[in-house]
Amino acid sequence: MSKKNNSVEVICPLDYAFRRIGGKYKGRILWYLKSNEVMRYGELKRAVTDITTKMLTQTLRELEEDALISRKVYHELPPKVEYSLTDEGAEMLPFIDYLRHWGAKQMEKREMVDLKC
Amino acid sequence: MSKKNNSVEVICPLDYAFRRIGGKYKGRILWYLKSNEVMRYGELKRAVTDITTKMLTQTLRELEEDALISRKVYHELPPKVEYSLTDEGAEMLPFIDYLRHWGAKQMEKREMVDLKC
DNA sequence: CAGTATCCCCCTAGATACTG
DNA sequence: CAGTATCTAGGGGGATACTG
Repeated sequence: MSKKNNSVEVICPLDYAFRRIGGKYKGRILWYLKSNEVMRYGELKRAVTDITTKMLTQTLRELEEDALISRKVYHELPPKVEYSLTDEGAEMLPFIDYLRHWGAKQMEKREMVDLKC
Repeated sequence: MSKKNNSVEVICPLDYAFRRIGGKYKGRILWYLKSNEVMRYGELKRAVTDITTKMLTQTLRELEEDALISRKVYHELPPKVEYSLTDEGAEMLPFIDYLRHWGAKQMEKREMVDLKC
């Protein structure tokens, strides 16, 4: 994130936006959070098929840094952490949703198996 | 493209869509094509700052394969090739635009220099 | 439960040279 | 003008083991 945001020069707003939500799992995470309002770490881990803990943590931190999601820690044992969309994150939903439909249409055209999200 | 589309298994429509328009330059190319209706290869090369011919060609081919742009070749000397949005490509514009605005807002918040697109 | 910490591979993208 | 063809580097992402 620091690299994406600082070291690598940003060309324009569109370029910036794509880098911020362009990770391999970001779209799906935002999407799952939409449907569930609030999700725990383990829940997300199960929802985002095949993601590793490393990538999940890393992606969640980037989304948090960009103020697209918020992270609430309950200091108890066992630990409990809840993730949810911020208002800004919710602003991305129309876009995400449109992409989903576009993707589904494309997959149908190409006769690919649609596993849904 | 063959790899992205075939070898690597697609998880869901959202995942698929992100791979298709998630390249480093795709958003900007679609955006420039919107403003100009039709653009020649060299024009695009100048518009998309710092892109190499290899990446430009590769990206244009992928967009064409996904039916987001069309490519018209004039068989004359010197060669002339024009690129334009398809109807399907044009369908992406509202969302590209949405992303641009979101990106601009974010950049302002972070006091980054906005070079426009 | 919710993460860290390493090690490592591969793929995207960049640099450079060449061509019908 | 509109591309190909190679070669290469960097970093995003994967696998695995460990922890407060």
